[in-house]
Amino acid sequence: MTRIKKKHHLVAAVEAELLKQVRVHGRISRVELSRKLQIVPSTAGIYVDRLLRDGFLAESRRMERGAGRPPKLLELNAGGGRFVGVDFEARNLMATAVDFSEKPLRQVHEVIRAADSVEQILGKIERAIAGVMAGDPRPVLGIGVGVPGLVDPQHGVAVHYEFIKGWRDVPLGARLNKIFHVPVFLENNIRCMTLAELWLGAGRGLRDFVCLGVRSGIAAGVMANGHLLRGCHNRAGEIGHWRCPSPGDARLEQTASALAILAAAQRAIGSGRKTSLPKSKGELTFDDIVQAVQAGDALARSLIEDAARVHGWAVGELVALFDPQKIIFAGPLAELGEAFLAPVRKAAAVDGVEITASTLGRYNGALGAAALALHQWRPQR
Amino acid sequence: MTRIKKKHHLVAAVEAELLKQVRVHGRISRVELSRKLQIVPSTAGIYVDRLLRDGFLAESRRMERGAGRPPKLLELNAGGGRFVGVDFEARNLMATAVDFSEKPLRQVHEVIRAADSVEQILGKIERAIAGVMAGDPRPVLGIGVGVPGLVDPQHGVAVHYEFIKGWRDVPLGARLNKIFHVPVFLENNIRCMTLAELWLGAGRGLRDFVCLGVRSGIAAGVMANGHLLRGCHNRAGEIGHWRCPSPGDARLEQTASALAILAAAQRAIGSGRKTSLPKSKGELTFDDIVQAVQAGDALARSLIEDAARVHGWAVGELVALFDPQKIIFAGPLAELGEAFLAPVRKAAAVDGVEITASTLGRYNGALGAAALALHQWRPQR
DNA sequence: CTGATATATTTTGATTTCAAATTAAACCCA
DNA sequence: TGGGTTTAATTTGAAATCAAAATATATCAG
Repeated sequence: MTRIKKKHHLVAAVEAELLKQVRVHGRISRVELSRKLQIVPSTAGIYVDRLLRDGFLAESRRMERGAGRPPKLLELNAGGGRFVGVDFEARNLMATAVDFSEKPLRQVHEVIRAADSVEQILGKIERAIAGVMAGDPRPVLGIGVGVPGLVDPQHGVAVHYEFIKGWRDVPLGARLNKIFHVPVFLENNIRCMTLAELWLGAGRGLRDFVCLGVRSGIAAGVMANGHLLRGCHNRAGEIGHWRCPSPGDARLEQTASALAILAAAQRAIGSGRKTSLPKSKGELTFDDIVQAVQAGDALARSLIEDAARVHGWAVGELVALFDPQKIIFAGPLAELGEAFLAPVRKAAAVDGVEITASTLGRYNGALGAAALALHQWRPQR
Repeated sequence: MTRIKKKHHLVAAVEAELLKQVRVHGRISRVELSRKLQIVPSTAGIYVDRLLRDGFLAESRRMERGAGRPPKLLELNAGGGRFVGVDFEARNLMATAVDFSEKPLRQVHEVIRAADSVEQILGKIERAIAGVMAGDPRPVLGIGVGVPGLVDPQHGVAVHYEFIKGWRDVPLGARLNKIFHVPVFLENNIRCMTLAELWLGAGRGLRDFVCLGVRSGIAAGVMANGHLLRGCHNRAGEIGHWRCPSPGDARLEQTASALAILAAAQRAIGSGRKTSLPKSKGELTFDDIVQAVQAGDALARSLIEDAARVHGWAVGELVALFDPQKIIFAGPLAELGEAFLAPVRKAAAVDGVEITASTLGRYNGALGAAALALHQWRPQR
């Protein structure tokens, strides 16, 4: 490893933090920045002047109100760079891009089939990134990828994922870097979703919350005291293997994931239960269930309530262990809103904790991955 | 809040960290210290010179080996200060003291009865501290207290504990400070036990481990990425309320705590099962059970194995969630060693995680509390 | 209009920390 | 014995940051 010169390194970190505060707070004065960064105003002034000179910040028109000398407000002038984010799991692949103020720019969706080979999936990743990049002149400064299963972010390797055959030690970081020639950051996808909530979703400003990602599988992303938990092998949050109480001690994932609900729906349809759900076998998607619930279908509602009870149990256990401020559900179940959350709250029976759904939609993970790349970026000169 | 001057504050923090490294590593050179603290050797030299001049460090005789100029090794010369630690819960109160190198100095034990009033318990705490302090001329520089239930370490208040009647908003920190005139630090007792493991027990050098405290209740202390989890209301780790799978969905604490095992033993004795356990009702203690297990008593063994199965389940869930390097059991159950750990390991069915028992004994929590006070201490001048 | 007050920013000099060069104190080997 | 090597510690000058004082630019009260 090359020796990092500490002072330069620290200066770059302070610059990045300063730009982050400008991004989060919009227009902001030097004094306000000095307070946020816990540095003295004169030092903040030195940093701002340098970032101003090098074109990363701009002075906006002053807004005058109240007593005292009006501040010279600062805003981002990041020269139109973009960051691309990808997120995929067993069934779907989503890609998006954000600009320097974390505004989403474009969205691309690809379907992954169970029969796809590793090489085909890599092709879809690359096609999605190219699709997001096309037709926008602003340079791409980084790519973030939310990877399912076990990931090694340090070495940019996707280690293992049980739902894709042959997915083992895929050098995804190196491969994408070779194609697109920008820094590539890998992270487990539930952690990308958690970061999306932290930076632009329901977790903004919170130091303790849990993001429960319910899609093909179930996993938890935990922010504890302002830090994202990874565990000693990057394996933290794998609660899909938790044993549920009561019927048969099944795994949480086998009982209450989107795939499990789909399977239960197909079994119920097969056994002839009355429902508005389409009966053509094998083509049922989770969107059908969402629509049926919203249309008031009794079977769909009862399936969701069964799953919600199980999730309520999991929420209760997580709250007891972490004492978070908030639990945020992400994934297709979250789109059901109160129809899902109300029975979860009832089963969890915890108070002092807000239980909500993500408002970021299905591009949640991709947004988090893009924002991750943005947050890793440092001003270059 | 008084304005803290940042530079002085940082200098004090570096001094404390430097002294900590000397404590952990014994004799150590300036260069080695500069590496551990990630500072440049010249800066380390400045700090060492100041601490040497003010009498907190001393130069030891040089140990010569290998090539190069031999280092001038440094050691602690902390003037014989001591730190007192107390730890109590529903039944027992333990107190101890440590010197600057964290060596335990003396131990005091008091029994708490269910009928004790809050005032009586406070009296026992004060008597235990006085007992530890007596007959040693070295000054006490701080007191740490491991408090059961909900604690507010910031304000030194013991907020609530369900197993002591009337235990609510007890201003323990202020009270002890008034009596003993030294800084007092409060912390939840499972977290004290976890810190004891981190600093002087089975968790030394680890960044991710869980300490499972099984006594009157059950709670988990979690070190994640080198940080101790507290949660947003200091309530993290309360897994005593987790619902166990299988029989009746009982709470973990009601199934597998030391008190629960005692109750189960009494029920079994009452129903006439053959055992070497004493039959006089009400006087059974957990030590009796430990001895019976070691003597090969079948009932005692089966009770422990039942509890171990439940703990194994909890370990499995914790490992899935945190991905730790180690699980450390603390409390009287841990004293059983392999008789307890083997069935736990079998039920947990996890690999890549070490499951061990604390080697610090029953003064674990008191040691952690004392070490906490030591770690909070800063050189005064 | 004028001075008092308030808040933001900049200037000035001291302190801390770094980076790099230098010196110190041992061993090794001819 | 005496230079070469190695590692530790110190010296030196520069960069980063702080603390406090000075300056800038507004509002407000009379």
